[in-house]
Amino acid sequence: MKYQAPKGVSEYFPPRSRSFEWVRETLLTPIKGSGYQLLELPVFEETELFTRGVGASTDVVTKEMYTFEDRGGRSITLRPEGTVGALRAVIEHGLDRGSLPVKVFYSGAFFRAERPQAGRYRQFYSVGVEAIGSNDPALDAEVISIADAGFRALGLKKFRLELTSLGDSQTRALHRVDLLDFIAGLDLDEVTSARAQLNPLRLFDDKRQEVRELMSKAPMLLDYLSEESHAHFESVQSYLRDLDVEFAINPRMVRGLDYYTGTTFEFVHELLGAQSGIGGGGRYDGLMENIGGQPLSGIGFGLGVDRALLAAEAEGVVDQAAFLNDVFLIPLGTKEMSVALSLSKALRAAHFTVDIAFGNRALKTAMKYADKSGARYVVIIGDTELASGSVDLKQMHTGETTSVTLTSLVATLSSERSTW
RNA sequence: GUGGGCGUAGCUCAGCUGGUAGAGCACUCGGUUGUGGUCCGAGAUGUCGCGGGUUCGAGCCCCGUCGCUCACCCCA
Repeated sequence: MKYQAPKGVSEYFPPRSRSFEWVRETLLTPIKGSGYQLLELPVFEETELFTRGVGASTDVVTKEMYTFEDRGGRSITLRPEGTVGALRAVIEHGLDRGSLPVKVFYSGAFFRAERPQAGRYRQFYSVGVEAIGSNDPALDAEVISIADAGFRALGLKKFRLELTSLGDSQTRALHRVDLLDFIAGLDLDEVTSARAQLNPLRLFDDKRQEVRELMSKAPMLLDYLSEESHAHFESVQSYLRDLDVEFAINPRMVRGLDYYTGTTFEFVHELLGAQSGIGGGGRYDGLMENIGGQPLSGIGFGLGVDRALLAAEAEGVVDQAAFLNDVFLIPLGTKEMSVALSLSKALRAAHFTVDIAFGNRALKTAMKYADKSGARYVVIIGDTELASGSVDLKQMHTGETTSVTLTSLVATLSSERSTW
């Protein structure tokens, strides 16, 4: 084989592409039902937007971006996440000059040059929302509940929602002083302490048991929350209870993007292995201003479509029944094919999913094909039927065959449909 | 980026201590003229990831390379 897909990309092809499509649409449904409107954006932006927005010290920016120079000598980067580009578009087109909050959603491919792994791809798919221009804690709760509703609509059960607050800038500044102080007193290896210098919060996320024990006595950010931040966070939790969204406070949660402030959350699936985060997000207070917009607060999330699919498969909840074909047409000759084609057009106009047996194959083979396509009904069009202006309609699961006139076929199937 | 495992027909894999490839599923055709899901028969399919090396001889050994995979790291 000469050509292969680039390393580490996720590709979806039949039959699994149907499942992928189902996952993406299902995650999108509660979003569309909550007043969010589509943002269809470029997959590349000028590099500086990401280094400023995501944060120059993050792993995403320092070692995971696909950056290249275009023909005009501009530095371009394939989007590694969705929020920054979304905000750029909101600012550029003045969407935040109208009524607030601005509520937008996106769906598409994102790129990170990481070593591939289960659930981690160089090109991956996310759907997400951004709600900009309101710091109402009820909005936090609504955003979180939309993500939760998406996962539940898939039928997922083995996941948990982890929640914390990163507070405001004073909160983090005060905490950082004490945390660095604490870390200075620890006996850490070189790599780890270097990581701590860059972002001391990272150490809370270390998977090694010995580091976890060392960090168990570290000062927690939640204990430093300002009065305002604390009240906001309490309020978010209270609203989540009103919405019946279960959550667990995880004060050690760390996110890899610098812009998060205040409410921060992550959905973690239990069956996924190392890459277990199926979605996450949070508030970003300074981000709009940082990339040249008004000083508006905002909150959003990104949900991993690839990982949600993996999770749905792991839980065995992928909806196969939704993939059935309604009608399969089998013409037994070229004249019959003409009839089949016009019949297919009429049936599709009546919103039936219709497939046709092409290639003039044996009836037996065509029947097998129809069976595998999951067709509910097969319509056999042969010369004997056409002579009488009718076709054979076979209901696959009962095996029952009836003769139906060509003119009444659409009506017959339409009335049958109510019994499906 | 670091480390481990793996790479044989479309898929899942078998190939014993090196002697030039197999199974199941899937696919195609058929089991008397136009009917599926079962059964039976027949058939097609591979530069054994790629490139070097060792050897009389390599799918099996060595090196490199590409890819997959798992973990670290990071995150969707």
